[in-house]
Amino acid sequence: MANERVGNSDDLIQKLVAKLKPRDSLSADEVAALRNSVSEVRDYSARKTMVRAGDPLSSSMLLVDGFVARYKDLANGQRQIMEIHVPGDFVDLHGLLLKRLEHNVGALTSVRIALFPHSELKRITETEAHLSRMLWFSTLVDASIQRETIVSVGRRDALARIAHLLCELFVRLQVIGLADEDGFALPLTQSDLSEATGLTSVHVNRMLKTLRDESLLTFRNARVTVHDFERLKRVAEFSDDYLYLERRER
Amino acid sequence: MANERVGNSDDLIQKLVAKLKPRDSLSADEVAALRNSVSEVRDYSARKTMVRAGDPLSSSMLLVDGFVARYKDLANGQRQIMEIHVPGDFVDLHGLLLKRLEHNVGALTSVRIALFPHSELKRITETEAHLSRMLWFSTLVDASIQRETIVSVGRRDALARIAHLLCELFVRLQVIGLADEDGFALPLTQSDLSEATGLTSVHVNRMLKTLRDESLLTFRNARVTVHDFERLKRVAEFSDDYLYLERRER
DNA sequence: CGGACTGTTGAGAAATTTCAATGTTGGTGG
DNA sequence: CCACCAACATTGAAATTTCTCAACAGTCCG
Repeated sequence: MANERVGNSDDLIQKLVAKLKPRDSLSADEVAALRNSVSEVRDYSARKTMVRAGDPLSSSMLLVDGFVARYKDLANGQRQIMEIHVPGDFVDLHGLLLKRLEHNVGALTSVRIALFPHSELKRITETEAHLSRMLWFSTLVDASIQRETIVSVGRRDALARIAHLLCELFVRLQVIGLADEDGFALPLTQSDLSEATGLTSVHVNRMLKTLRDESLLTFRNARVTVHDFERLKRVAEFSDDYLYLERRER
Repeated sequence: MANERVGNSDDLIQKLVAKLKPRDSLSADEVAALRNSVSEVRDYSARKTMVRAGDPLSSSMLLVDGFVARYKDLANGQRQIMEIHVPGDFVDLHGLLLKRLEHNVGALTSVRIALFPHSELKRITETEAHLSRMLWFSTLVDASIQRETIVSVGRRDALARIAHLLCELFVRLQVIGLADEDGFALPLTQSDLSEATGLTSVHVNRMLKTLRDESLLTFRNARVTVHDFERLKRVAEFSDDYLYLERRER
């Protein structure tokens, strides 16, 4: 599964288009402009650092397959994951304007990405006002997801925090067709969840047991099975408003 | 101090320009384009809600004077502040593309804002590629600040969280000339700080006492006096990298 | 002067972490 | 195919941090 040529770029941006289309109209030309901007496809193995904080950046990565995290490491060795990315997400589009990132980006699983050179993206910002706004929009949805994480980590108790994160992933994976009725594949460890929720892995383990005992959801064998989504949403105080999934016209 | 005509718009965007100029070149035309986009100046009194979550938005607000918070309220009455804004910040520029916000925006103090109609801003995104990128950039800095808050709230203990928030405000206020050598005016309550740090106001009070006892800083009479910034930064593990203050060329 | 909000302090309760031990699983080399 | 290893998951008990509840002091404003 080595790197391959940019043959079926069609597939590469399919999940991105699946996310953008329902929210705003996207012309065939715009889809083509995106597709033509991919310079390279790259694979990373699980646990690989993809972008290190501070590195100068000259391209941005669209996640095609796998799970990616943005995270920071603290002096005492603790790690905080700020956002978990799913296929169809740009993982470091922020770097287009920031020129560097203040955080790391790492593969949680083995991962495939499509590379968009900043030169191409910059050309889009100069010539394609609408498409450019859609890219901006996608960074704003990231920001919104991150704000919801502040609420979780700041105010929700451990059980609700985990429930909320899994509700969010459920919905985000549904949008790109990677979830089914009753759950989704989630090849992460409990330690990953603890880093995303600001808890210890021991406590995540206990809370997962509670969720199981309460017949809310089961996380086992890299799969989340949701037993009662309505009740789970209530426990998490989850509403998908902050994902901005509804249509907004150009 | 009622609403006034858009006379000296010069002053209105001065803090914004003070923040943008050191980071990227900004032409006189661009400054003028911004200045001419202001449709109205508006004052809010302390504790007023300025934008309610979900409201359709048709303009964005530049904070001219005072402190503003973005926050969400939870079912149990708790509140989480996601970002505290200082003069020169757009407080809801995200709404330009999102069309609504998923959180509330409220005045922490009495506040003056300049209103930018979305029609004007949209014209900028269509005709002024560079200026448009600078607006995008400013939303990305918001996102970066919010990510740092995730780290604080997720991984730092109470003392470091408060220290970090106050370090950040110190630096952000310095940039716009609202801080002096040894501190800055901060007309917020301990309860505001607790809402921004995910703590209770009782615990914030105790931690402020510790910071005082350790000769790190004093927060009294609506003023933060920093006694030992270097040591404070160490306690907070603060680095201003995430504020993207350095120059990045167009 | 009286409220109302804000700040301060103490004591006990609750949530979460830490430390430590043990179980489970999947992959790898012999 | 099996034994073994490393990573991951699970559980208990004690320690720690933070919260809750409650009382009281200070300050500002009308």
